[in-house]
Amino acid sequence: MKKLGVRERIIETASRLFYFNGYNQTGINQIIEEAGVAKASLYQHFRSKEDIAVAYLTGRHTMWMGKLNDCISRNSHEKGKIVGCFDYLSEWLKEVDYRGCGWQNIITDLPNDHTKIRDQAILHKNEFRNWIHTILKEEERYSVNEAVDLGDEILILIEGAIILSQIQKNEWPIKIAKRACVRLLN
Amino acid sequence: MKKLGVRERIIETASRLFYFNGYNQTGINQIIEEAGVAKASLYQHFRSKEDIAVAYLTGRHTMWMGKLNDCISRNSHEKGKIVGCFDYLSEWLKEVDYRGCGWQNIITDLPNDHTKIRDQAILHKNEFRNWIHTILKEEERYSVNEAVDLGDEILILIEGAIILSQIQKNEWPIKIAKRACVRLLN
Amino acid sequence: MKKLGVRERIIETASRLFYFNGYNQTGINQIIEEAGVAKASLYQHFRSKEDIAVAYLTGRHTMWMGKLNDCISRNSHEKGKIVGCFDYLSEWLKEVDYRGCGWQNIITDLPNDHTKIRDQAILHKNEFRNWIHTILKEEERYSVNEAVDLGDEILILIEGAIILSQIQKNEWPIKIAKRACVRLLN
Amino acid sequence: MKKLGVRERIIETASRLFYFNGYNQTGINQIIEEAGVAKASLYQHFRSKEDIAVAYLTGRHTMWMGKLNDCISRNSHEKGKIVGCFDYLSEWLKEVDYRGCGWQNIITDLPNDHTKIRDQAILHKNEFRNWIHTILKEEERYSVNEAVDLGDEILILIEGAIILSQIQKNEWPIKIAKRACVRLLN
DNA sequence: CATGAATGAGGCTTCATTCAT
DNA sequence: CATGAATGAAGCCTCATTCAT
Repeated sequence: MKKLGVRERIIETASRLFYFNGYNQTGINQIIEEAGVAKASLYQHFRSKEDIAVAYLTGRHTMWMGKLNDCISRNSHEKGKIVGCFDYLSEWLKEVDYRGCGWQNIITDLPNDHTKIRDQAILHKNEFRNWIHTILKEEERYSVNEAVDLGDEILILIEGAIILSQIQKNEWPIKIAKRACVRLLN
Repeated sequence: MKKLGVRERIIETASRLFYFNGYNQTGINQIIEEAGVAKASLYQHFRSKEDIAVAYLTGRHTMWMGKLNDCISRNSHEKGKIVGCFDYLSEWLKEVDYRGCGWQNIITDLPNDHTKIRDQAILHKNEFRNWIHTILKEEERYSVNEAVDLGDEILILIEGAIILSQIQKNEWPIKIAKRACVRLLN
Repeated sequence: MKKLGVRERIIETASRLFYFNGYNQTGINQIIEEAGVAKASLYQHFRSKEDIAVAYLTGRHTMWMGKLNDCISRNSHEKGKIVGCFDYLSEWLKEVDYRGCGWQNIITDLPNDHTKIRDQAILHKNEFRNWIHTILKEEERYSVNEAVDLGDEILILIEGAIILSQIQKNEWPIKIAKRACVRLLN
Repeated sequence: MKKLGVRERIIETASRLFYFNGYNQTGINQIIEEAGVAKASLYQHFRSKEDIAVAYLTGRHTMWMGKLNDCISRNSHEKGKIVGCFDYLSEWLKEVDYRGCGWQNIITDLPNDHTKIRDQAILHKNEFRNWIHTILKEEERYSVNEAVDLGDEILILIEGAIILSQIQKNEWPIKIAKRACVRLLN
């Protein structure tokens, strides 16, 4: 029951290394060694390193959105559930070795031809954006247009809080962003 | 008139390549070839690739802050000069091949031991933050505390607008951030 | 029949170059070129240049001790078989381009962190020392203590004869050492 | 009174580095940095790195022979002054970071065309050999022929003791060589 | 489905030396 | 007599990928 399949072990290992050590900092050899698979087995399952990154990012999307949903369900705020996003960021930051947003990190220093990864980042951000819009639309107090406008502003606050807390290695940008969010929701 | 020194050619070439192609994507060989210098000449002036990046980032800091100052001097806004930051981002984005924030890009996928580069990123963001605070303090309408609080919120909007417009390859996050900024300034 | 494996070709080539040209004088590029293998193939089989040297030294140990045993089996001397060691040195010296003791040569100008090579040299000398002791113990005329005492003295004569004949490029130190050995055996 | 000339600083620094770190392990840049001289100044005084090594070896010869003479003057032994050589080796070994014989060390891993250094090693060993012969000839108990024969045997014991104590990082080979020497002197 | 050997291209860095000032 | 910039060659090592088995 314990033994994962080859593909799963590769994705799990690569995901950990890509996120915590960086995409360029992680070599194929390290992945196969830590995953305990043969090199050609890896290329049996994935055409290239980029394809592994795509699997990493799609898995991370599911995980990240799930945890986010969990978190905003647990927390409530008079200005609306969306404010809970920032509580999630704070929780996440307290994880050992916070390294910011996996999508931001991977696209900022990438070979030009790695278009699949770029597409994944755009996709993730679009889905996250839509998710925010949906949360706000569910609130009774906003019209559809207001939900979109507010949501986009909040998205930017979240992105900025993530990257800045990563650089500064400090929670303050998240707290500030939460405060700004609350003010914008007035 | 034309011939720059070796050091200048190295920095100029490396800066272009680091920003537009990425730090990890740029090799020493490419730098020396495009700069037209010998490999050992490069290492006469710089101890390591990381040191070249530090020179790139300090130069970029001066350039970026200078352009930003220019821009907010030219633009005026009823809510205060600081709003002009977003006009600068828009101008900047229209440059050929906009690649976002040089400091965000370089630290998100970096070997762990490149601490000098990390320090440069932190330094830049701190100086930029202080610059924002100073601009706001110069306005008569805000107390010192208000200037700091507002400034931090605006900083986060700027960071978020930069990374998101880079990912989406679109100006909309900048426009949204500007609107949010104006609302926060009320 | 002819085609050796990559690993064998590397060891064979490196052994020749390390012994006849020197460890520091032999580059990885020269090894791969003369062995006809790709650079990455070399590093598939050996983690580092030092590891190649370890393979060279262990192979040389087997070869050297084997030839030595052969030689003392063929030669006899009234003072004991051990005297044949010096006949072996003389034979060896007449080989084209005698370069002395591979272990002496490699450890005398070595980066400080190449501890594996140092260990190989110590190991070889200890095994050679024990071999000498054993030869002497097999003679009926010496007690165990006498065998050890005599053996250590002979070991020093051998080491001195090797290094001095290498420097002087002349056989005389070997002949002198043989004479001294015979006198000590009285 | 304190400030040495450039040439002296270079020789002093290079001698320390060549002996304790090794010839191949010591770069020109390290020498000029630790000696505090400009690179072109070094090449003003020495045509090449090899020439610096020649100066190192000639200086070391004077120093080494001087210390040896001192030592055997202080020590006396019933079998003759020459036995004091081994006491000198023991003293020398107890110096911090004993690294064996400078001439042995430098010739064992040297580019083939460094003939000047090779010549220095041969010269040193010949002068040392003659010195030993002279010491023995001064004793009344040996004929000239006996002095040469004995001296050559002792030379070999000394060389062997030096290299073996260096490899083993232990004094025992010196003590054994001394004992063998005494026995040969009977 | 799994394996590990083999690879070409390129990674960053250092070498001893010469040159113009 | 001193300086530091400049250099071509070479140093050791790692990359993502493919191949034959």
